[in-house]
Amino acid sequence: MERYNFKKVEEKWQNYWSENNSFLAKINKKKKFYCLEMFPYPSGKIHMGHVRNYTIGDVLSRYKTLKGFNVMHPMGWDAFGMPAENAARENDLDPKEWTNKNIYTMKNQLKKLGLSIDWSREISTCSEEYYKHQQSFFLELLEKKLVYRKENYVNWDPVDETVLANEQVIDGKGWRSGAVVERKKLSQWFFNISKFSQELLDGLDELKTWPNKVKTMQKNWIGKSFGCEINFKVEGNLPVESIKCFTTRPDTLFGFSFLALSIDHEISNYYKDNKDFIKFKEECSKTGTTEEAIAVGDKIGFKTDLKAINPLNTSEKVPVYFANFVLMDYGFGAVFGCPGHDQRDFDFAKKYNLNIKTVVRPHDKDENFRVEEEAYAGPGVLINSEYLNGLEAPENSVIETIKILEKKNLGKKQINYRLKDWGVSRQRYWGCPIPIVYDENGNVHPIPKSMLPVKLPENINLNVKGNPLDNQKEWKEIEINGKKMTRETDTLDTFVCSSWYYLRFCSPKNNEYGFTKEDIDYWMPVDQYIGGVEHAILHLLYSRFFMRALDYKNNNFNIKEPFESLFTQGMVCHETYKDSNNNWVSPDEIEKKGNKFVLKKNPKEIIKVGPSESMSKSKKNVIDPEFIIKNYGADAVRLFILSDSPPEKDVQWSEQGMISSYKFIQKLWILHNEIKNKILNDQHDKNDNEEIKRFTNQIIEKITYNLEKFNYNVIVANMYETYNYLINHIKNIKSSNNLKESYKQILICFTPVIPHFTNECLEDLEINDILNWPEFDKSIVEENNINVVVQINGKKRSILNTKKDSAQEQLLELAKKDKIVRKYLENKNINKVVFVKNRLINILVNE
RNA sequence: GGGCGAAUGGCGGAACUGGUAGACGCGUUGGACUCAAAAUCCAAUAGUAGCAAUACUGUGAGAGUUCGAUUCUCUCUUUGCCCA
Repeated sequence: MERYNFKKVEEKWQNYWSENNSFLAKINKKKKFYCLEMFPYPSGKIHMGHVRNYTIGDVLSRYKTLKGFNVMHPMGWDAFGMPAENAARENDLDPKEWTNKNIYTMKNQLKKLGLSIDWSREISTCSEEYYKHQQSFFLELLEKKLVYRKENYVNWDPVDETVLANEQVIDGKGWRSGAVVERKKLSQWFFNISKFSQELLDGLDELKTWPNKVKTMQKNWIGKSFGCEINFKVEGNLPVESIKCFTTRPDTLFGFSFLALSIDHEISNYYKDNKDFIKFKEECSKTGTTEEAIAVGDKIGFKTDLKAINPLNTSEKVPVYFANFVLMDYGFGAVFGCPGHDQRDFDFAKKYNLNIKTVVRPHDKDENFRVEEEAYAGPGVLINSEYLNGLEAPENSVIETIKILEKKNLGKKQINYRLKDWGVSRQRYWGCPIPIVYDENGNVHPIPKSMLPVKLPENINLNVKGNPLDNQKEWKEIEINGKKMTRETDTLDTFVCSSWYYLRFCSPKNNEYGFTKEDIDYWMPVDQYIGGVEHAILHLLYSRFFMRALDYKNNNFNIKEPFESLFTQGMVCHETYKDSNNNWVSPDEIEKKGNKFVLKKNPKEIIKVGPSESMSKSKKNVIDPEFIIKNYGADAVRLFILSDSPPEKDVQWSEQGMISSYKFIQKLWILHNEIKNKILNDQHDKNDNEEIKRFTNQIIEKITYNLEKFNYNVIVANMYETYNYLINHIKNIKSSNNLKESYKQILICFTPVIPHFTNECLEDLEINDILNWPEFDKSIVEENNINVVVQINGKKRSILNTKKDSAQEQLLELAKKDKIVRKYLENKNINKVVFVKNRLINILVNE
């Protein structure tokens, strides 16, 4: 027997699959199964997270194929984005070259994992063939009025003269330049996703097989709130008559003590030359623009000359402030302050010595309850609110107050969503160009569809300040129908690319349009989508929006939701190491000495072991999959990455575990050869071996169940169980038709996880028929003799091995004869017997 | 502050619809093989008591429902994630 040579075997089968187009997906009469994993960003090399993600998807794809489904399992590249631009800038490269080189490398790495991918459908979002359709979608949405232009604030780095993404702003400073980030108004393109707020919310109910966690996150993100729009009359020396507010708590109007405006509210125009206001605005920009920064930071305000009138008590007039905690994009950029029952308002009122009135008392307090140290935001009963007194807050009181306000024409019921329109303009080079031109007067014109794609200019200098495309004079200036035009120089957010790639996989080569109706009708929706939970909100919401937007007004699709089922897998973690200078050290720089880790280069240096964290380059706790595959083989890596934790939870990388997976494959090979010898050389036993058949049926049942439930870690345990059974029984197992058939079924069950190995074994046994997932026979799963538990007063006392389906009386008689049970029954009366067939018998006696 | 989830041996984790808690793997310990080591194989491995049979305790803490609770209900603790 030869030692199992995974290198030879894995290469052989990978070539076989590739040469025979084994995973080519074509429309046919069979039931389809569209398995999709989130496509990778081509950053250079694959990492363990990819290995885990794609192994999970591959197990499912291979299982569904064996189950008889027509499986599509495609792969592509989310190829636009900043890392390419940054890498190109640093090393003076072309982003396209850099990206394509990475794609080439990573594709080869993925192939070495033995994934059942239909590579003929490969797409790359940075290719013209892909983004030209995206540009035509953009124009389509523009026609449908789902795309518009408006001014919006961005994080502006004054040194690099560039717009920064939120994550590039660290402590209010640019990540690269370190300059203090400014707020700058830019004209930008928006997708009208908020138009679909209610639909996107309702659609969540249809997604029965999505994790509830993700649905809740999306629900919170959409943030539907029920409340009231109130028009506050104002007095003062400005030509302003009223200010519109949105509030979810109109019932606390009698606790009104100030009105706060966003610094971007239109009233701020009256103060734009006021030095103090300018100073105040600067002060505000220091707190940062994120909602969290505002919540944590100091609440500051700027008092205007205006007074707002309480609509329910017109004799009450309160000051109007600009305040840093009011955001222009929520409600109308104006909130009414009720310090008694909102902590933010409370902090603000304390700071500016404003009136704090208690209008809600908790149920367990009386009318004399007063808010003192902190605001009371809980439920209760309205007090100090004249005719509103006694209403139950918030449910009843809100509805009743709105009714009153509506009757008096002071406000109206309104539903508000937190979800804001999606800003898609990015001031970057490496993205999809927006197919828009401007005439001399700055009017917007779509590029004629015949002129698509708008290609990115090549070989350009990226080491310039500001948006590189803005510097491309030749590219920027264009003549359309004899008129001089200027191109839009912003590119699209890369989330746009990933919002429809699942559609493109259905028709990857179609030239006229992004997809064909025929392909979509057959393949969509994605039956199983698999990826990281970090995309739970934006990517998934944008994709759900995009399908609706494409469908809007022209009914492209029979379905609304792109992803029928969603599975979010956990991260791959590894211990972290630091040397005596607190520098991160990578796992391959250290070795174990006794129970301590030391530096290989300098064994005197003892390494501090930190907590296990998700693998990241900055913490140097990464393990390179390429190295691991080379050393242990793809099957062993697949086996290990699935074995230690349920796929939805984080998994700890362990060198020991990896080695044991590798050894397991070797042991399986030895077992295979023993079984093969039995099958080929032994005299066949006339009496078929029922025991092996029974065991095989049991394991098929288990593995099938665990595959359906995504318990992939348990499948690995089932595989070990199978091995343990076979290796312990092989000596006693006589060769028979049952042995060969059972072993074949076992190999098929192992195929989703270790496909190279099982294909090799099947070929070795000259089994060449088309493989189907084995059905198990429930009638032979259960053994003839089973264990029944005997309990006395609910406590387990003994186990009886008896015939299946024994009746209660029989069991009771048997139990009474049992040595241990007899002891407990001595001198006791049996009051009651609880009997569960084939499970247990519980005898209740007097204590 | 709000929402959602989690808590089981030394570790990662199993346990169907409420019915034998700890499958499977790692680690550890003992043994075999070897001049020796590695590898491999065999055995043990929740805790306490006991030579053993066995008994008692045990699924974060406390209560409840039940013949019976890791599983269902309530309260609490710790922790993770998301939102603020």
